Amino acid sequence: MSKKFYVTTPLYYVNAKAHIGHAYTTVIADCAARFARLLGRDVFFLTGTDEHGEKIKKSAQDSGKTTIEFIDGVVEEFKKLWSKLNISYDHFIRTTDKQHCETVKLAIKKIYDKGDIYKEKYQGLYCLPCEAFWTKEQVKDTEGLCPDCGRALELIEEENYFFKLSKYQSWLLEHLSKNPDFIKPKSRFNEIKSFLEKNTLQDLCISRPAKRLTWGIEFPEDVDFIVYVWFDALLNYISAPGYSVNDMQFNNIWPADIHFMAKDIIRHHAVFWPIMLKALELEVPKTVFAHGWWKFDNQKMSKSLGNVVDPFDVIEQVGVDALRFFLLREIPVGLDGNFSWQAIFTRYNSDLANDFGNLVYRTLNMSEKYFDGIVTGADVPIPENFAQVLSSMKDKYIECFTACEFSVGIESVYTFISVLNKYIEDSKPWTMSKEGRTDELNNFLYAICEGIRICTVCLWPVMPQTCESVMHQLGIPADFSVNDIDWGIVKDYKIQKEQPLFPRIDVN
RNA sequence: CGCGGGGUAGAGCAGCCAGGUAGCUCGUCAGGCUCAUAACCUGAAGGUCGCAGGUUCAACUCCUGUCCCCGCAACCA
Repeated sequence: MSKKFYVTTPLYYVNAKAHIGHAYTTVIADCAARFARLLGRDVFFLTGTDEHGEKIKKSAQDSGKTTIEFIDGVVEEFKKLWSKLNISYDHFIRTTDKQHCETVKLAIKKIYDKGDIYKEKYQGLYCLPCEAFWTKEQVKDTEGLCPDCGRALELIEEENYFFKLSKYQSWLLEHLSKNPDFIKPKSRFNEIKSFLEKNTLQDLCISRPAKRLTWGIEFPEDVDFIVYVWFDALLNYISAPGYSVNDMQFNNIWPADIHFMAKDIIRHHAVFWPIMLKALELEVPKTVFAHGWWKFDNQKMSKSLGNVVDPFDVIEQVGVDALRFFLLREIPVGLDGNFSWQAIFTRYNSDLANDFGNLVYRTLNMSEKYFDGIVTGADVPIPENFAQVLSSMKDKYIECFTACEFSVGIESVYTFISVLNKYIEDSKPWTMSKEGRTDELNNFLYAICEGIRICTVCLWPVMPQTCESVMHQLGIPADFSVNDIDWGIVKDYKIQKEQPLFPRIDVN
């Protein structure tokens, strides 16, 4: 029986269209999902959209549409992008899905009955337009104005429901100490750990009065309140696999193996979410993985600066797989990266067009030119300089991809690609051809084809479309398994060369 | 003295945890090759590893101090 693998992206808030950051998280998750499939694991890959909250209602009004019309439009755009990027999700959840709403109500009721949710009056500084409470600490530097929009705050008093985070603080700390891989990368683990050690958790306000917030899930048995969006959204991770609806499926899938998200929402996933699960008496996810942010030309991307990168633009320029490759190769997951057109063109030309694309093209070209595309390898032994490189590459690749260190993992594949290019140079196949050393030439080409095939299998989670095309051009089935990362798996190649995979882009 | 991350060739990074010829990618320069997408291969130039002390036979690597940059600082999804 194959081991299951449950991977998620956050649910994207649909008050605006997708930008490069959304694409990044999703591509990371897709790469992890595809790698897990490569290992033969039974994958459930979840993504979706977070659709509640007054902000969305307002965005809809601004655009002159009804709320649901507006949301449907944005969701359509997200799905279009994922389809374009070859995102292989198994399920797309929307927080407006009926089943999800039912699950949220049920979960709240369960926690309430247990005594971990209570109702209380409190007062605080509130910004009406932003619909947010601010602490005195937060407005210290803004002279009492809203840190977000700069407008005046009001001191208001109201009643709300609270979730007892504080009750589980010591449990969570203990969980961290027993599970060093619970939060990754390590720097985030330390950040959350010291946060938990040095602060007392305040109970989380999980409702909004219905008179103020209408677009959301009603509180069970109290229609005067709406569930706060975060509490609603996080529960998607259990509602999608069927919590309380399809126990058999749910028990097969839960707990999540890995939740991916950007670093700004690590606290919700590494503190609130596990405590919610604990209160529900469910297992917590195995790993919560926070990645960094992309800057543009070393500046923060923001709408006000007008420098937000649209993934569709990038795809237009360099293609889907080059974007996926760039996002995964350019920076180690976890650190911030810098997006610039120069950086992506450089990556494209040197890594994709020159090193990999050209390697494939020159090899296929020789195969057709010298043997009409028929290359056989019944008893061809592995060249001695390949054996060592292949085995260390394979180990490193699997180790890195398992740990979601895609950047270093891709680098290790490139050490092999580089060896292949060098091998062509050293073997001088054009001389073999001139001197009529046919068998030698065939064996040489077979070796290069095997090398390309192996690299292609490794790169499939990163660039699925391109790698499928390479397999097709090699005349072999586009099946991908970790077992294929070995010498001599394919015996015969029937080459059908197509256009270069990545035509060079002239930047000037 | 709130917490954390970082300052290494023109650019971007690795190395530091387990001290001992400073490495990678891009760029630059020179050469080679021609199957190939002006691609590929070889070689060279270029760094007193933020600064100042200390430990040591020996420090980018450990310790102390100091300067600078960047996150986080609780409900912003």
